[in-house]
Amino acid sequence: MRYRPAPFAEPRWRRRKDARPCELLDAALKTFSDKGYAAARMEDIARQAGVTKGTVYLYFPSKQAILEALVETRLVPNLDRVEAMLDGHHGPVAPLLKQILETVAVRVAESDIIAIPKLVIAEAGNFPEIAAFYRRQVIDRGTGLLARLYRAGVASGEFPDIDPDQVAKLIIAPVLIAGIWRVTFARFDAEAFDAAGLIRHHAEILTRGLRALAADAAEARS
Amino acid sequence: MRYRPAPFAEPRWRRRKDARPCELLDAALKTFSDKGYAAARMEDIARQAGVTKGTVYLYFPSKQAILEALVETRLVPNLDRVEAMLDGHHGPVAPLLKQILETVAVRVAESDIIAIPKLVIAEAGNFPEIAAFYRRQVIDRGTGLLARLYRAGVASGEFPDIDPDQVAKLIIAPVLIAGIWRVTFARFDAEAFDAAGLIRHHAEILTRGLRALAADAAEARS
Amino acid sequence: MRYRPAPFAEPRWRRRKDARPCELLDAALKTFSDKGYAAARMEDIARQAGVTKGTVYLYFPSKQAILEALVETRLVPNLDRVEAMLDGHHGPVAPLLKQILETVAVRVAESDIIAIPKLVIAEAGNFPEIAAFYRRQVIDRGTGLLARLYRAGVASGEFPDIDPDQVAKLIIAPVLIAGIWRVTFARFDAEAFDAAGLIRHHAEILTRGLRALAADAAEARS
Amino acid sequence: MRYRPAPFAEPRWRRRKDARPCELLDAALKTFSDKGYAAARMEDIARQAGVTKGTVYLYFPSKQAILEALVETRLVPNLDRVEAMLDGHHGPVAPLLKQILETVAVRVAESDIIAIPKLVIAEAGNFPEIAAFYRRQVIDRGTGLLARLYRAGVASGEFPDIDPDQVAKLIIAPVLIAGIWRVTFARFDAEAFDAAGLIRHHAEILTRGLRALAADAAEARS
DNA sequence: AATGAATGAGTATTCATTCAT
DNA sequence: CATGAATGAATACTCATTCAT
Repeated sequence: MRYRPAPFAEPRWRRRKDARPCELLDAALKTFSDKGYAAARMEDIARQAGVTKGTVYLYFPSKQAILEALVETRLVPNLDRVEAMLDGHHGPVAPLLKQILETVAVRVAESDIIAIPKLVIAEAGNFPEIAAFYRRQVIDRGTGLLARLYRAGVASGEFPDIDPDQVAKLIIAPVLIAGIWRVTFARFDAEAFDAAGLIRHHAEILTRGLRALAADAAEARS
Repeated sequence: MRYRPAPFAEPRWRRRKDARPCELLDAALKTFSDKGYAAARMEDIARQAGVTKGTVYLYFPSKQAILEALVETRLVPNLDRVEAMLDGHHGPVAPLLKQILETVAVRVAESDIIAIPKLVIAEAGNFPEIAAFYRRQVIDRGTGLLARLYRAGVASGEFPDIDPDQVAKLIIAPVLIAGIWRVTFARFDAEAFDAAGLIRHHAEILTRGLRALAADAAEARS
Repeated sequence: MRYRPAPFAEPRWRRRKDARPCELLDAALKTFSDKGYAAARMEDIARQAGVTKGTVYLYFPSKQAILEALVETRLVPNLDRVEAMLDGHHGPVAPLLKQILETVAVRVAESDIIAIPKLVIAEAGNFPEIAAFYRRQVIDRGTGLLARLYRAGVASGEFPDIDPDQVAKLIIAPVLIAGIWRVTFARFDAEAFDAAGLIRHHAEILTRGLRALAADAAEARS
Repeated sequence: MRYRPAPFAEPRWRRRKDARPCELLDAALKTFSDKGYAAARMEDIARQAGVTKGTVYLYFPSKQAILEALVETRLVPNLDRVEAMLDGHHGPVAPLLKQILETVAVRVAESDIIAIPKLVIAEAGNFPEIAAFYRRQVIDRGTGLLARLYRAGVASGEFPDIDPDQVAKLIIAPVLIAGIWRVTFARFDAEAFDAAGLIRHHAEILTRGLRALAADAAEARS
């Protein structure tokens, strides 16, 4: 006899079965992003999604599963898009590299997905499986794509012959830092943080540096 | 896990016997580094230091105070050193920049201090005061030093005229990523991760790119 | 897990379609028998019956009501049968006692109803009303019947003059233990547990002991 | 700053390290006995012992571990005692059997240990390991001892040749039922329940029955 | 100074029950 | 009738912090 909701005019809930998982993931991303993984209570996530605690468990068996689902549904698709860009490309690769960075910059500057790598990094010690999954599905694949791009540039003489996996990390580092900055420290900034501008400068300096090094090397050989 | 702390009024840690606090901080760094802030139990830290839980509280009033002390004692001195390098420098700045990165690279590759920014980043949402403190004492000061260096390069015509604060972030980004990588994902690497090499490549590409852009600009002006 | 129930005011279950309640009770008995009362989820019961959770509530207002209905529908009828046997009996009572034990033995050895007393015993602390109901409807009535039987034996000189209520408990004890054994520990037995055999031995020893004691007493008196 | 107990005159606690586990087990037995395993909250047990929840976990890692410890510390020693009685015995076994039952009767009538088998029986489905442990350490050993006793009686001609394991169960059944009755249904009794008397009658009828059957068999053979 | 027993607030998870469809 | 999405009370267990010794 403990459930006596006041007689509402509106239904207490509506069937949302199909939309729910996605809404919950949005809510979880927002909550994790605000508080970090450990400090995010399931109830916070639920409230953010406009449901109650129990409902979350109808869709995800555990908190960890939510984080896993976030990685899978929010990051992997972005890599699919980058892969498609690579597949369809011909000609000099530096412009493509800039374009990719530009595209990524927009996401990093505006969406919450940057919170996901931040979470995974922070919790890698506690959830080795998630770290391993992220490493495989996101990092290895992402650096693989960038390395492939870079190799094409080396082959065409645009870029110098540096270990592509290391270059891939150098390509992505400022992107991550920009994103982390935005969600972590930008609140203390006097003026709005320009993530996109930062990444554009990065792309400029990087491609120019690579071209210059390639030219140096060509000259040295001749 | 939400322990809202009193604001920074009292000293962040007490010095009793001289060696103890430092040993405890080493232990804490190791423990935080392994498990993250939230998952590191005071008892873990104590055991790592070879004492019992209660003893930790003789030296630090709270878990948060330990993190604060870590920032103060482990990061700030490094900045002092960089500042000294800057103060004593004359002539072209690119070599100094490389030297600084080289120096930092060694620490990042070998010591555990990289865990500190990682912790601060991860916990910024939960401990705004620590984030603010870190922002002020480490980031602002660090980027300030790098910006000062960069401005010298711009003044001498070595570097192009880009916002020095943004360049400072680009200088440091790969360093952070290298460090984070080492303590987070390197365990999954087939071969040993070469943080120092990565940072050396970074220094190379960055300084070459900056020089080239400066030359481009000079040419455009003429 | 504490659902303090309204007292027995309303009917303990409703009859809609005729077959459903019985199927649900079968399913509930099976589920309670496997997991115990507390650990049996309504969903388990529903699934066992091939319906969904909500359906169970169409027939029974609560989990407790299911247990009550089990007691009423599965145990009480057996007592009706025993009563009928007593009503129709003439002559020496020892054979009737054996026959009753034999009849009961078959049920205990084969059906799941033994789970019901087991449940009631286990949950008596939490559901005093069920315990009281069971006590009244099953135990008092059952021991009453056996005591009546025993008194007839005492009157005819077959049995010694012992408190019939105590003898009733002694008659039934091995039956309960056999049943509990079967559903609780028999799974660990190397060879199949012979509940019927145990009860047959019990009947043998008990009736022989009673007869001998009666003879002893008669001899003492003479 | 969350722990500000009012300045007590008395110490908030006293070191009880050695006594605690035993006190906690007493409290747990009482609590389990009142409410059953599932319904007993750790906090109930703690309060019963005069400590708080957390303290219980200093001594037992889980609720299940408490139940295991109860079996080990409260039942096994009783079996040791019975074994000692057997070891030191010579002559006819029927008196020893009566003596053992008498001894056990006292415990069953007065102590709470009967709650332990009741718990194990109720929770066997949920904690197969505990059931298996109990089966091995208590049941198998207990019936083993009784079977050994019975075999001696068969050898000496006191008892008829019935499967000793079955007889062991028949010996013990009324003891268990008496105990279960006392803690489960006796509260509804009009007059005080006489567990010891019940077991004494049981011993009487049982030994008389066995002797009579042995005599019958001897006669049949001759 | 150091210990470690005790505390108790905090949280993930479960599941009986409700009710819109 | 039947479904199953949603609810929210309840509880085992964790761990930062305190403090008698």
